[in-house]
Amino acid sequence: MTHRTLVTCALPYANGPIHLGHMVEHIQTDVYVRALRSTGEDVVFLCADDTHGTPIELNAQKEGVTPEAFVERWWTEHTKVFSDFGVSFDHYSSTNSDENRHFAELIYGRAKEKGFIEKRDVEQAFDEKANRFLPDRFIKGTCPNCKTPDQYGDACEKCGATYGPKELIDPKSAITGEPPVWKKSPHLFFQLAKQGDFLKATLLREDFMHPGLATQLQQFFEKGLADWDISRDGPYFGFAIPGETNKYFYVWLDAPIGYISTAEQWAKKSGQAKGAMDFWADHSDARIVHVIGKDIVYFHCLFWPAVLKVAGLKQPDHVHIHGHLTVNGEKMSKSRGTFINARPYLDLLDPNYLRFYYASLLGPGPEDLDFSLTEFRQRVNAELVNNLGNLANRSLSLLAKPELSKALARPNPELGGKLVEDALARVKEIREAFLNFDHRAAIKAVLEIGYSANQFLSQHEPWKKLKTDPEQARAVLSEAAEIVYLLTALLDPVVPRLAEKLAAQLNRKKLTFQALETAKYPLLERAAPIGEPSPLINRIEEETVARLILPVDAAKPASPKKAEKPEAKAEPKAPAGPPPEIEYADFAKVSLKAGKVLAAEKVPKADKLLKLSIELGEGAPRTIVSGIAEAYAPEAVVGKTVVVVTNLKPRALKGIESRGMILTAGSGGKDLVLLDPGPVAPGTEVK
RNA sequence: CGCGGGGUGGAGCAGCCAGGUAGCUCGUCGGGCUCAUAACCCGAAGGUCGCAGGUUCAAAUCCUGCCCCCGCAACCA
Repeated sequence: MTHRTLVTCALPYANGPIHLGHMVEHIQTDVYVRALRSTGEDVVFLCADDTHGTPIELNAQKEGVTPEAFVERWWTEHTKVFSDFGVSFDHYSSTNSDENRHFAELIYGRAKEKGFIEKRDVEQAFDEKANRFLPDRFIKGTCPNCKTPDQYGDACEKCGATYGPKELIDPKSAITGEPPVWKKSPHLFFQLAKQGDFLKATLLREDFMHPGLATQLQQFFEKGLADWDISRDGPYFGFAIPGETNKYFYVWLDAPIGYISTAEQWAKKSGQAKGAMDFWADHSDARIVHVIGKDIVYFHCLFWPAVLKVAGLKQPDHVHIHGHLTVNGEKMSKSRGTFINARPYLDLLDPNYLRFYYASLLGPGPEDLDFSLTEFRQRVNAELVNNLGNLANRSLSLLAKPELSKALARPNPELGGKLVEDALARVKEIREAFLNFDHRAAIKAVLEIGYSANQFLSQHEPWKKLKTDPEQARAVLSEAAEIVYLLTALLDPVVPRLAEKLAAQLNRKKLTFQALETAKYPLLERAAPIGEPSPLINRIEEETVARLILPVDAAKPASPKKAEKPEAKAEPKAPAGPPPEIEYADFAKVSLKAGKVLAAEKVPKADKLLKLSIELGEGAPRTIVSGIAEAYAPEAVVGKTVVVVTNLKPRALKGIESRGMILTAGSGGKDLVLLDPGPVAPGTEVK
């Protein structure tokens, strides 16, 4: 029996919508999986929603629903999006399942039995108002090392110092803003360091992961592997830890275990395996492949193998790491309007476009991948629609003319043998490129086959012979149809629905890499007629793509159904839709005045900040720190009259107290202009 | 010296690991064809491969130094 391959994508967090960044991973993995299946491999493709943790618990609470209901709703939306994109999961589960609880407890139990779990007291911040312990990320304060304000409780991101949240100066709860009190609580630690030698060996293992990134992980050994705190105090949405009171497994412990529990569910559902242990048992000969983004390498390449090893389970054979998505060359950003969710994309555009585009860019390494609107449209139109789609259409539609009546000619090796054999010679290279996640190399080779077939048609001009020598025309077109037929296999991993469509137009079954293993000219059995041809896929219109990215201040919502979508994000950041209406009273709360800039200087060690001294007719000028340094030099703003929000709560920026805010127009950074109220006296009210 | 990625014809990228005629898509110009989704085919122009050294018979590719850009992070109330 052939050995099995288990392929997983990272588990999306059930706290928000799927966006085009997620799709980079899920599409490339699907392409890989489909290529693998096409070779005849027995592949099981699994994924699940990651459902636990504090953010989900708090967001559910905010919406007044149970975490279970909250998570369920995202699951429904996530699965629909993936299925609409043609991602061919064999099973898509959730980490909030009985099976996952079972395996989390099992793995924890084994680790404990073997002495890998240590209990020790941790003094932790406790928010008395919210009546809960605060994760490090939910505490903010001033860095004890460099005095930078507003740092998280685990490390200063300015000076790189690491410390405990207790060392923060003037700490505050991010939930209630209250200063936390310090309480001791026993916590459970997984002793990662005990697995140091094993992990070093794992990182060096042939084909385990990208060697460059493995080298980076070695840094952790130099510092010494810290024990890993796997417990959290309640209230927490997750699994209670057996034998403990009010303790829950940390979400990062049970999330990867979701890979195992999903396999278990799949086995039960499909009957094609006895259980998860067909894959995960230590002696299993299944090949396990995880596909992840470069942000979670640490968890998958250190913690996860260590946990599996201790639990006596099989470790992943290969972790494929990919880069992130940028939009028009920059990181996806909500404020720039370039944060594109998957559902709005689907409302506008065919998923095949995105699948093709991603594949045409994806290289084997962890580089980022750019979604440029013009590149996207041009590339898809030129390569998928014009070259390949049009090739199929021009060949088949001529064959379907009355003169030829859809019948194919007998094979004519003299005529088409070279064309087809040359194309077949490249199949292996294409297959291997797909299997190595070098999808762009695969696409490039497929396109070259497309060019050669278009060239072939130009040379033989079958349309000229249609009337004079229909049999010759039929002969030429039948050879071109061979290439179209070949495309049903070569395009299948990337755009399976289009491959299906081509097959139907040919009135044949799709080819597979397995069938092509031994295939020779002619590929196409010539007796049966072809089916009904039609254009494979339409061009992308410029206006349509433009609608993907909305102007930030778009007055009109693009899709009216947006309202029904649950908006739930970890941070209370800018809402995706247009802002809600407000009462005049709300507006009236804002005090706006004209102010004159008396002095300006750059704030040291800050690229964007200017420290301004502004006259507002209040007797003494105010100090206001503003993020305009990229657009204005200090000397350029001195003497200018600007609009100031005067009753904004003072706030420290880079240690300077800023009392107010300057109004600007533009998207920020260099694209930003100061609002000028005109020649009015400082202190003049602006309404 | 924070971490990471990158500088290749007008734009976007491949080639670099395993040195040896600089390749692809878009764009531009000229031609052909008219079956097809204004598509397809042929040809042309356009590059000191960021800069400076070094190794070598030979460097986009290896080594050293420098410059610049982007992302992360941090400030953009």
